[in-house]
Amino acid sequence: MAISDHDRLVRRLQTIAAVGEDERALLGTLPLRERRYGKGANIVRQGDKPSECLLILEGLAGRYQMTSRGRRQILSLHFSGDMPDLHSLQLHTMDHGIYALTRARAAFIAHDAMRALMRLSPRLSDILMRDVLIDASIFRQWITNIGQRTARERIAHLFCEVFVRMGVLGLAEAHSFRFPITQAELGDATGLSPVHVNRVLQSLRKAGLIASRGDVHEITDWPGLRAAADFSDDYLHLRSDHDHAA
Amino acid sequence: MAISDHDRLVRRLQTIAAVGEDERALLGTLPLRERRYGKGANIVRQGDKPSECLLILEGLAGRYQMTSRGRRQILSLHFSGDMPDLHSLQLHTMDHGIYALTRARAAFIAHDAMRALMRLSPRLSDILMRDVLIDASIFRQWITNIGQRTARERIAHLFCEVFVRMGVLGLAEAHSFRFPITQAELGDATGLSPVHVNRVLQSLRKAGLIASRGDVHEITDWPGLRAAADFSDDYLHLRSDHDHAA
DNA sequence: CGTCTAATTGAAGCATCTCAACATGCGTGG
DNA sequence: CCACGCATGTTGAGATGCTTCAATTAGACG
Repeated sequence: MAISDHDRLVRRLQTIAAVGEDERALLGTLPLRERRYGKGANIVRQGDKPSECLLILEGLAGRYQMTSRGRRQILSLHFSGDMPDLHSLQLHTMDHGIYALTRARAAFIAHDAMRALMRLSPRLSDILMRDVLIDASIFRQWITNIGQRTARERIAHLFCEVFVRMGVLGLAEAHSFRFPITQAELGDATGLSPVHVNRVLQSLRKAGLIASRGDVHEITDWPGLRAAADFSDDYLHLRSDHDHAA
Repeated sequence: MAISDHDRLVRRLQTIAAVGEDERALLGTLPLRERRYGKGANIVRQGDKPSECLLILEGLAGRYQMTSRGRRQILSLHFSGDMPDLHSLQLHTMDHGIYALTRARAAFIAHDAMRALMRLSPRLSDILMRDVLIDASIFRQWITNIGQRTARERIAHLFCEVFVRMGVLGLAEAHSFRFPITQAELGDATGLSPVHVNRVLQSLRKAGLIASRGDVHEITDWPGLRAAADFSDDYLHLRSDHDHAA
């Protein structure tokens, strides 16, 4: 039984808060304007003034910023159910772009519809606020990751984050997940050169922490990878019943 | 005529949105529980579960995260009128700490009071939401700063940001500002060693971009500093009438 | 004045980058 | 189905930006 587009959003919000039947029904009424993107395509451009919010349905998307020196920083990664630009509800000009790292399907939701929803349901309003705040928490962790950790720790940390986030969405297996990202993009996300990313990945493989066959990455030693990454999932602020350990 | 504590908050919010008389009056009713902090004191600890929001009244405060390897990353800097943990309204456990970089005065506002305020005034609710989103925008810029820019660019960028943010608050002169931060802290904020910060500052001085007498930093070549930093204030999302250029 | 913190300088080491070549795999068109 | 071409991954070698360690100087404060 295929999951509906609205359910992707509900499933995602369920990972951070309890979504009741009322809210679920309300979310179900949101009008979605669907679009498809090829690998590498821009979904929202830096400088745009969107009048709609974005909902990722399928594929992998990322926020990024370009430096005037032509360097690219990937700011975050987004999966099915993520709404990466609730920002645009209050900030009118995009200070970053959003693009498809893989072929992707996305939906747009008019700002007016979102605002109406939030007026109707203070509870949903809170949940979306919580989502925005968790987003910010992830940014903070990325700052620490890039600012204070070694290349090896950074890459390991990114793998931990993606594994956990995909896991709670049901997009990962017990010990492996499909994560189609190039080494150059890993570099753009961690502030490293692609060459060095390559060497670090080899070192993580040699240490028996991960193993990769194409886009599918197997985590062969989860405690080891967590330790190598200095990873704790606190900053993801998941609902405690998703928090396996706890 | 001294500025009142409530007015500090109003002045701060005025930099990002128009605050009407009604909202101003409402904000004026917020009960503030004042506290003072010595240099280096913790204001909120990582792991805390606050039941109040924080309002910085005087001095310089910073958010930070510690790595298990004992390294510290400063995540953001905060001035008079900033509310650095609106987060705690929705995220119950602090994923980072907040401390006083200088002697500081702060106020606590009960979550209940904040929530009541937001219920009474959707407009204020929006403004606070906007504030949180701008916070996140600044985090994004810091990721790019640390991830993609050279040491020189990073330091210059930080100076530009602080100068502009203090400027719109009326805390800076035309070409200079008081910014009491140690070189070690600049390093923690930019992911650099204190020794290298020192050398970079010297290079910026030698290039005639800045000059420093103690805590007071003079910007001797603003266009030059902006260029050296690859700085644009777009990401601060200031009200356009503060946006001199526009 | 003496003490403590912060700033400065020097020198050596290393993590990571850049450049450049080569290998591999995959999609596409002939 | 093969051959080609392009994107991605891999490897080597040299360069460098930044770190670390250690010592010295300069300021601030009681």
